[in-house]
Amino acid sequence: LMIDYKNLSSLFMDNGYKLTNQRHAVLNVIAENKSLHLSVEDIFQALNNKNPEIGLATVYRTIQLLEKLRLVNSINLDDGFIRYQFADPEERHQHHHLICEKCGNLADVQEDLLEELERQMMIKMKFKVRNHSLKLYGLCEKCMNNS
Amino acid sequence: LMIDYKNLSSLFMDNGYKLTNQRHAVLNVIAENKSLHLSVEDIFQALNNKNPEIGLATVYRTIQLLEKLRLVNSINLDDGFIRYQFADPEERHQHHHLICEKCGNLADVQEDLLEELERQMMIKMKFKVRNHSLKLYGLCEKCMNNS
DNA sequence: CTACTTGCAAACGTTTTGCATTTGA
DNA sequence: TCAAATGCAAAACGTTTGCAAGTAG
Repeated sequence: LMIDYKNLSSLFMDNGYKLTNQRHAVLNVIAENKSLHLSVEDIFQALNNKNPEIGLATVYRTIQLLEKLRLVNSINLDDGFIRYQFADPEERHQHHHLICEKCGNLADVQEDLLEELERQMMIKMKFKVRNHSLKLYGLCEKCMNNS
Repeated sequence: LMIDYKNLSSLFMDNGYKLTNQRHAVLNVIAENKSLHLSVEDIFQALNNKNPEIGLATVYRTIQLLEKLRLVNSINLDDGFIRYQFADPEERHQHHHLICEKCGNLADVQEDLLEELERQMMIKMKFKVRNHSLKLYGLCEKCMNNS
């Protein structure tokens, strides 16, 4: 986990929330799977091993809280689930996603390539960008070669 | 409507579908509100004036078909509804969206500003982009001045 | 004619909520 | 101590589907 217990506890307390075992366990699952994009059901299943007492509603409520505290980001692939990923507090922007239309593979693009575009939005549209969501649909390397 | 009845009918027939009154009516609502982003419920309500006999399920099925025929684009603002907009067949790419986090206003950006980024994806990630979804969250001009 | 389409209502699956009980600080 | 958090089950919500009846070509 990137954040030690003391700092984590402070983050919750300072915002008027309690750091419960359940919340800590949910965050652990997400932090231990940084490269994955987990649905709430995925997280609930992962918890069932060590913390079978945690209810699904608690996972939903916790995820909402973690997102508010900016500890997780969400991505909606329009397949019926919202997926969650650990948000490194050191990263300034939500990263981009590459979605292969053939095999369904989902890849992250860490580099922020929208800074110039966002500058243009301010000039041309008088719009101040604070966050973004970019999904690129197409063919991954493997599927490009196999077609 | 950008497409005359004959061409529209051909588009449906050539793909093995029939151009029914219901489908024509749904497309008309979307085409007559090019600048808006209509939910299925919005479309259903708009139809109730002139075509009260059209059922909600038909609207859902028609929208799916229109999207398959590339006559409409969808945008998901993660507020529980998928919204639809007429897709000008002459536009090559899905346009971008500016979403004001203060007043909720939704604006379109017609200019495609991702061509260079998509070229970089091919070079750096070996990923061939075929479509994209870009949502920019922030402050519109009005809300920037009022804060 | 007849395969495709429709309208209705019931079903679906994810997410939210009400409420009594538990718990962190 | 006690407001906040939890677990459970029920409800909510947008969307999909089964099926009998209707219709475009």
